Amino acid sequence: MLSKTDAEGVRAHNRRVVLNHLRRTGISTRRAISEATGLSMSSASSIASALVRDSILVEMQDNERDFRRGRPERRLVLRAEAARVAVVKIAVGEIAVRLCSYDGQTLAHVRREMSIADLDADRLVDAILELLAEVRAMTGASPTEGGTIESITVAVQGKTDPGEGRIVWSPAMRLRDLLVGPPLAEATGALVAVCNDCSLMPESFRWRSEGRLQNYAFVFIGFGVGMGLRVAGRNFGGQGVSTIEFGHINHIPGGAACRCGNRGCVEAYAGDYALWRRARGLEANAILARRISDAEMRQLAAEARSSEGAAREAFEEAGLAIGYGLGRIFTLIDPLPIVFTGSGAQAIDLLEPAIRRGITESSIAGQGADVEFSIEDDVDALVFEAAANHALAGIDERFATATTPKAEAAE
Amino acid sequence: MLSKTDAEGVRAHNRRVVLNHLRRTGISTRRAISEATGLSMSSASSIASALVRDSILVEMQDNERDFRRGRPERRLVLRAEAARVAVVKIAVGEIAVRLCSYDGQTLAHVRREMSIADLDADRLVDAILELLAEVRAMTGASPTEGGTIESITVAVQGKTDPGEGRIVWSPAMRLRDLLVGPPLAEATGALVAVCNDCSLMPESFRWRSEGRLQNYAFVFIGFGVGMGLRVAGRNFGGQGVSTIEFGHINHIPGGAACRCGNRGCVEAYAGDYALWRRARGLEANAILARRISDAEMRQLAAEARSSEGAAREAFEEAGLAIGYGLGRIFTLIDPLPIVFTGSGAQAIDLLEPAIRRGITESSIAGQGADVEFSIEDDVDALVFEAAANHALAGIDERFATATTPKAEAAE
DNA sequence: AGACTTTTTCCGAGCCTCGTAAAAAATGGT
DNA sequence: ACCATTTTTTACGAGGCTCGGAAAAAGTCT
Repeated sequence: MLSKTDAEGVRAHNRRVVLNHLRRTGISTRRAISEATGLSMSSASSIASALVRDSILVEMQDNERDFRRGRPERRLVLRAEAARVAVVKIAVGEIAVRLCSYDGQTLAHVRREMSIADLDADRLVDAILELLAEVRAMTGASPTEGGTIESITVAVQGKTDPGEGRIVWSPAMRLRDLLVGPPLAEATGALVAVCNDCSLMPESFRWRSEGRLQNYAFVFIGFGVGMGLRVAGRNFGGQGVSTIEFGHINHIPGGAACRCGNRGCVEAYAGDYALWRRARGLEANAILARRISDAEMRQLAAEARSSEGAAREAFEEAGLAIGYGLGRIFTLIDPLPIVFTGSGAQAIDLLEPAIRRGITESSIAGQGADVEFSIEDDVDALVFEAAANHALAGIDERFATATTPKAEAAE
Repeated sequence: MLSKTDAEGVRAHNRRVVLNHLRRTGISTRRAISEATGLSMSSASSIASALVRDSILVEMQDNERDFRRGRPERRLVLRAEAARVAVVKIAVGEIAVRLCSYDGQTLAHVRREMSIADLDADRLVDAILELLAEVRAMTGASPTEGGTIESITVAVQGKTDPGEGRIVWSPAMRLRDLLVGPPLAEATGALVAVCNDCSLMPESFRWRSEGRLQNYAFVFIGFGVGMGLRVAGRNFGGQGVSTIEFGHINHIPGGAACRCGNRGCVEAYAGDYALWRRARGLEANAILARRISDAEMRQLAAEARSSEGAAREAFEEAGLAIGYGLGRIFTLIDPLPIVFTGSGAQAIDLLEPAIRRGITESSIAGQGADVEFSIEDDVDALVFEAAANHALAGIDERFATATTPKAEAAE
């Protein structure tokens, strides 16, 4: 059911537009805002000034400006101190926390290797709170006051329920259905989102692309196989749709055993443990308990590159599984460019031919077999940036809608 | 990139909201509009009166009203004559056209069996124009003037490009890439949409559900296997994403031959020709040229119900293919209730156990195996209603945005 | 016929955007 | 030093939209 709007809604929307523009450009001026957004000079100026008055933007003290003729422009930027957001990244055997200012700068970062496998929801929340306190202290804020965090995005391996703020299942924890969102929100007063790490990835491009790249997918190949999808300019998954589990799309009915308990998932061919299993001649229904190290994976790739044999076949089967998975998706959604990341992306040279062959064999008329592939090396950086963007977008939305009434503004 | 809005945008949006409400309720009043939309009495009344003035709504002459106390309400309805929309349905060996009034009533309907397999784009457009003229004549409009059609939605079996107005591929036509949208738009002056029939199906619920059913899927089982998906209250496919081809999602790599040229598609197990092929013991890579009649399918189902054997196995394999297809989708999108339609839906009793088993085996933790199934018997009625709703929504949008400036309205 | 009830219209206030005019703040030239 | 020029920003009035409350309209009930 559609709902009505009014003048207040117009203001809120146009504030959103202005904030969005500033996220993209970093530094702007009232005139530039007007030109970029299509708002009239008066409106752009009025909104910008209101945002400055609300301490969301600041006018830079221009020490170094270009000495052009005419009244110099007042350059505007997002005010770093306007809000603080945090990213919490939960993976097997570690929790990492990053604190960012409103303008997106990293203020502090802590990574702690710890055994979190047996934690229940309360303990996990306690551990996160401890790291949050630590990271806050690093910025000089006293433990009790100053520098409150207004938005937290938790990026976690595994399946989450973003609506409820719940970790449904994660390889990092033994227990299931851990409700972490609400308690975290209560303890900190922040608005909290609990998301799968891979499905966040497209957020890393949120303000980067110039609107060109409306559709693209991230594919993570590593311990598991994950995906983040952006279709028609909006993230696929989040509210309404929970995590997309690319790694657990069935590839071959009754096929190789997967960690998830099913048989024949993409991950059961393309996950690092699956590659190892296949290359070392282990049984296809053996589940490896231990993690394969990056060094071991590099070793495997080297073997496959140097000579024919099980290792090379393993990469070929993995590529085929990924290709079929992509082909199946391209049959639902139009083909889109793909960014590969994770340890498996280092072996893209071994995978690519099979991936493209898989797409050819599984999509109508082989369309999508020629989509653009690219590589993002640093998964961690990607997830942190993506999650930070997500958290910042939440604050932007709050700032856009919280319009200061004129009466109060007058004083 | 977000774009600005202004007062005009507010008006347009609120007109949209009012029209949407009238679509849902059929008959309403100014007061009821205010209550349902949240608009103030003044605004609701102002918008309603403007819509009446613009000849989009009419006040009913109340011959039979309930004799309550107080000033009687003026009941408002969509004005049937405000616009006319047409639906063109293209299937193997036939074209059907339906003309509807702005309030959604069917004015005329023509179905013509004809050999369209060898038509090129121009001939196809000519054939459509002829039928449109015929259907218009049936309503008493002269061939040249009166009763112009303002929106046409073409529902076609096969793959379309809704953005370009192109039929990419259809089982009804031998040629590919038929550009029909633009020439049809030029000849009629209408806004034209070219859509896959199955992907339109969710539009049939557009104004029906009370917002409850945000997510659901239609699965068509017949000559081919198709799907229409509604996720988070919006149709999946349309702009940005073209047709979703559920029938051609790969089920088994290297499996049975499909009409599309690939191997192992869902349709190659669940399409009527595939069922026939399997039940009659034909080779799995044989492609049947002829169509299987509904009577033959009923016969096949009867065989499967009465005794074990190839027919029963065929339905079981078909169900499994559909179930795996659904399970694969449920791994991307949360499980959602499913409406089955098409001749295959008549045999849902034979398919259902295998479908649910397929979902169990292919989705994580078997989730979605318990989604609600329902049946829609009359596929044709479904597609016509859906396409008409689609066309009407286009008119609504035009009426919402084409605000009459106050100055002109004054006269 | 007058009281009562319910729906609809009318009118002024408050926002918001827009276009234009005025103000502000610099540089350049004489 | 001073004034013209240039460019950015603010100020102001007009117009559109929604809102709330008052007034009008159009019936029924007694």
